[in-house]
Formats: sequence, structure tokens, C-alpha cells
Amino acid sequence: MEKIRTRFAPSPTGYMHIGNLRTALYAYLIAKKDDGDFILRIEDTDQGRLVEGAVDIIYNTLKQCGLNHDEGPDVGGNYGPYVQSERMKQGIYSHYAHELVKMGKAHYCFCKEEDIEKQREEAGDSFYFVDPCKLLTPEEIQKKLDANEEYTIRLNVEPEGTTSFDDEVYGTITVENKTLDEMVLLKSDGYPTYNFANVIDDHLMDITDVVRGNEYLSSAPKYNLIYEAFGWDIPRYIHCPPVMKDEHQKLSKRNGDASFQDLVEKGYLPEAILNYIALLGWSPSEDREIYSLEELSKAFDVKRIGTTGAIFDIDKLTWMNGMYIRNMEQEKYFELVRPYIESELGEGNFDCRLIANAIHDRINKLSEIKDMISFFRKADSYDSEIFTNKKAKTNPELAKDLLPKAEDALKDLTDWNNETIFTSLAAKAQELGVKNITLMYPLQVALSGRSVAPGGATAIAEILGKEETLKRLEDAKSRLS
RNA sequence: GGUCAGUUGGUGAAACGGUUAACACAUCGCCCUCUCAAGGCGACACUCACGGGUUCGAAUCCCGUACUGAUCACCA
Repeated sequence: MEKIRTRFAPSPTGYMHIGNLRTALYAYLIAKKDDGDFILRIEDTDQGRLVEGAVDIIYNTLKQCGLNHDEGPDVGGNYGPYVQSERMKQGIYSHYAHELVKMGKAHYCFCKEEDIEKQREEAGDSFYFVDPCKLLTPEEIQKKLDANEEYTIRLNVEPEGTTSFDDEVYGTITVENKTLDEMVLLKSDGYPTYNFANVIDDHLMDITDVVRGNEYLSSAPKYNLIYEAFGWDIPRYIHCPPVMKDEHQKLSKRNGDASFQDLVEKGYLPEAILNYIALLGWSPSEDREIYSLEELSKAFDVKRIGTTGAIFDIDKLTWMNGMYIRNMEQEKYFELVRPYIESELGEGNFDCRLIANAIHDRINKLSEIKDMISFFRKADSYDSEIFTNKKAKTNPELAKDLLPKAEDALKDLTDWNNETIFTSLAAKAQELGVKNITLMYPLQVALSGRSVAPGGATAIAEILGKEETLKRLEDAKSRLS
């Protein structure tokens, strides 16, 4: 069987957005499923839109995601160069365009852009461009060429008949040739058009599976025409449905929608992001959702890519991110979370591991850590009404009575840990004839200043240490009196 | 406007002519419990955009309508 080769061909025009990343992921998965090659090609023929540093963003994103490419500008390969502007300098596109002219499959066009534009406006919707340059005799053409007249090269298209092409996702699509215009292959500035450069590069790089967004579906038949003109094999096409922001709009960087790096900054893990977006537009055959990249590449199947745009649901990503955090190997989790804890509380002030444990099941994204633990540094200021809790059957007056009892239970404790604190407090509650929560809740509030805190009273007390615990208890007592 | 494509709960989706229309997120209950989470259990589409057909039988096949999207550049 032929070796599968797929490519990711972004334009370096800024941030990597989610839809783009998903296309890269699918291309990667399709290649890796069959031990194929995944190639990175930079399409930078659009002079105006280049953004400085954008190429580095592409490299970094792929690297962070583990989408390692086998060939590309940075890692090399046998099909280089992998940057279109460099290929352009080698004259590749121009060569093939002229080749097509020689073969009688394309022609020189000396029409002025403005003139065509004018015709288009006058004709309105029914405009169909018939290129008068096709009627030029070879002598006339040579004369214009010798006179250094500007020209483009356009593909010859017979207006009769139909063209169909096969897509792995959308099936066979057939269009009438008269809806296809004689597309420009080589622009008057000598640059190839996107479509043309794409075809040439994909062919020259032996790409077997072209993975791209479905916005290209309509222009896909045109691609076939170019392949046919050359007599080249047509690759498999895999058009992916869009990733939507809502029912009507695609996720786009223009709208400032979430880019991959935005999500990472918000505390999402690259693995979780990748896992989640894999499921937008594709579904596995088994009843499962959590997949590592490697597992994905085994399970992935082009046949199960959907045809409908999928709305990006941040809530589900958040859930999945939480799953990744919870399932993470312990040391890895600790090292991941430590910098966040230390940046909020400083180094060495608290037992970082205890805090990490306390928040483990409570965070879905890393950015939540800061607020969740800030009270360790200093208890939040609070209104005494916060002591009112229906479930604990407490109120400020009761808390005023109970806090000293909790203090009694703790002040002589020599062995200070979660278990001993709990035992002592539970014994005190029993002695008082109240439920644990009735004693614990006011303590939690006293120590944290919060009605909701990670770990509850005993875990907080353990982390704060005996001295700080008793101090905060004193503060709370005086506040209530 | 022409052309092409799509349409299953709030969201991602399964189903490949015969199931009570999976599963997951979200939401809402209950359980567990020292709060909140996590975890466990349960509820949540009399129905698959709509209208016709085909069939013993349709979310699944066919036709039409509606709606949504994409595309019609010397932009990628």
C-alpha cells in the first residue's frame, strides 16, 4: 500500500485558531493511523497578510500539541523547500503554468483586471467571463509578449459538460462546467494563485490525502480540472465541516474568538483541547470520549467525520479539562499546579502538596486556582451573616457560641493533621450533641472567610497550621462579639 | 441571484429500513458528605426542519418546500 502523506498548509497570518488546529489534527491523525507522514507547508504567497512571528506560533502550537511533523521548513525533508515563497523563487509555479500553456491546456490572458471588473459589474449575476485572449493567434501573442505586456495565465475550460469530484466526507459532487470560470493560475505579478500553488505543491510533495475546510468544497471541481490538465493522479479529498461559534458564525480570529493560545492562557491543557476538538465533527465508533493523541490516531476514521458544522462548547471543554486534571499522574499534576500555587501564596509559606490535594477535584482549569486559594494568605473579609447556613443550622449567634468550643477542641492538640483535627472536632460535636457540620461550618468560615472553600474546615486548618488557625479563630470571635 | 452542501433535545452526537431514538456536556433532582467539588443514582427528544411519496415497516430511501451555510476574485 502506498504511504499516506498528509499536509497542514497554514498561512502565517496570526494566531492559530481552533478550526485550523482541528484541520491540522485530522490531517495528522489520518497520516499516523497508517504510519504515514505529516508535512508542514507554509503558504505565504499573500504578501499583504503576512504577520511577523506567525510562523513561530505555528511551530509552537504544533509542538505543544504533540502534532510533530515529519517534514517542514524547520525539520527539512526530501520535498523541500516547504515555504511557498521559496518555491516561488525557484520558479516552480511559473514553470508549471507555462508548461500547461505549451500543452494547450492554458492560455495567456492580457486582459486588464479593471476591465473584467467593469464587465462583471455591468453584467451582474449572470456574468460569465469569456476570455477574448483565447482567440489570439500565436503571432499576436508573441508580439504582446515581446512588447512586455503584462499577462496572466488562465486555465482552459470548456463550458460544456460537467465535472465531478469525490470527497471522502461529502461524497461525489458534480457541477456544470459553465459555472466554473477560466481560473487564473499565474498572476500578473508572477505569483501563483492559491489554488494553483496548492495543486502543484500537493502533487510535487506526493500528498495522498488533502485535508481542508469545507469552504473549499465549491472550488474543489476546479482543482480536478488542473490535475486532469496535467494528467496527474487526483489525491483523496477530505473536506471538514466548520467549527462554529454559534448557529450562524464560524469561529474566527477576526472576531477575536478563542485561539489555541488563548485557551492555554485560560488554563486549558493542550491535550484536553486536542481531545475535545477531535470530537467536534468526528465521533468514534465506540462509546468513549477521552482519548490521548496516540489513541486518537488509532481510533480515527475518516468515514466518521460529520458533514454539519459543530458549535464549540466551552462548557464541555471545561469538563474535559477537569477530567484530564483529575486523571493525571500524581507527580505530573503536582508539578503542573505548583507554579500557580506558589505565584499566589509565595514559596515555602504553605505546604504546597496539601493545597494541591485540596484543590485536586475542584478545579477544571488552572486559572481557577488563584481565586480558590487566595484566602490562605489572608482570610476574606466577610459579613457575619455568612455564618447563617440552613443545612448546618447555624447563624451568627450560634457561631459565636460554637467557635470557642472548636477552639477548645483544637488548642491542646499536639499532633496537627487532617485526621487528628477531624477526630477532635467530631468528638467535640458529639459532646455538644450537634452534627459535625454544625461545628465545622462556622470554623470553615472563621478560617477562610468563605461559605464555600476547598477542603472544608479540617483541611484548611491543617494547611494553615495550628498557630494561624487559632489566630483566625480569635479574629472571628472578636468580630462576632 | 446562480451553484454546491447541510438540517436528530440548549450543545457535541449515535443510529448504516424494524431499538423504549445510545452516549457525553449543560440543566434539574436525590444519595454520599465538615462547605463546595469529585463520585454514585435518576429526570430531561410521544420524536428526528416541514409536506408528500416508496415500504408490512422510515430519523434512516425518493421528491418538493423552508431554513442555514459555503462559494461565485490576478484573497488565501
